[in-house]
Amino acid sequence: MAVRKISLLDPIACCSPVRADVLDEEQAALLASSFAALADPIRLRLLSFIAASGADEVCACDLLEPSGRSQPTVSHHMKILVDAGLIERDKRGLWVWYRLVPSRLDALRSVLG
Amino acid sequence: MAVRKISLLDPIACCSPVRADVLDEEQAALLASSFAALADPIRLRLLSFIAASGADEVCACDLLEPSGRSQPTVSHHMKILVDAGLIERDKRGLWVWYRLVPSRLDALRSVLG
DNA sequence: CGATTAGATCGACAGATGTCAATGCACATT
DNA sequence: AATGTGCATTGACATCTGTCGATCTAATCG
Repeated sequence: MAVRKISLLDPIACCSPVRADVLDEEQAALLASSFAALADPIRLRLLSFIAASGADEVCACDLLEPSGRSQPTVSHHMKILVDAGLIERDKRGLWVWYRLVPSRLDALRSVLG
Repeated sequence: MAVRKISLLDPIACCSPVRADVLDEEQAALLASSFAALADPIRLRLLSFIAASGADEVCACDLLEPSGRSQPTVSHHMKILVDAGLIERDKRGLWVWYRLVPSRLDALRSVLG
């Protein structure tokens, strides 16, 4: 079994709610990069598309048409979401499957509270 | 009494939770610009500084030193936060006072849920 | 009025970001 | 092995963003 990987961007390991304490520079940088992943309409739509699909996983091939962007562009955005820890990537055969990481959205949400 | 002003950026008038439905392009653009306001470490620190101050309002003059940025830069960031509806601006005499708009943080947070 | 002060705006610049065509790579199928 | 397919990477480009010095504006004070 793989070692649990703690991302540098993990808000769980980062910050108390924004409204409670003054963030230090490191905390602020980590949080800012997380929010930056959400600061693009295409990425928000990709995220919500996966969430609303009903399925646990969504194939990368099914993200092209609804996003209205080229394949390299979608791949680029998905990488940003994966790097932010908001979604997980799983390659099986020729296809790549993505699934949400609900705990990360929860963590970000709690930072806002 | 003033008419209730619905900002174009108001998530309340915008979006159901990201995880529930696929966002249309307009909703995604509005939300993305809101998150973009949070996607900068200086702005997050300014926000949390005001929140953690204990006071209802904070003078702009007190934001310079803790932010470690120049006066034009801080002014620039505060404008972005105000435009995003996260902060309100009130000029009285020579000074400008800022206060949080808690409902906006709540609204953004609910979008993440 | 003139001088002073707090904050906004302007202008310029470097660096980041979104985009796509072209290409590369890993896997599957024949 | 050769071919085909799905996705990532590269390279190039235009645009956006953060930054600060210089300047402008509005309010205050002599």
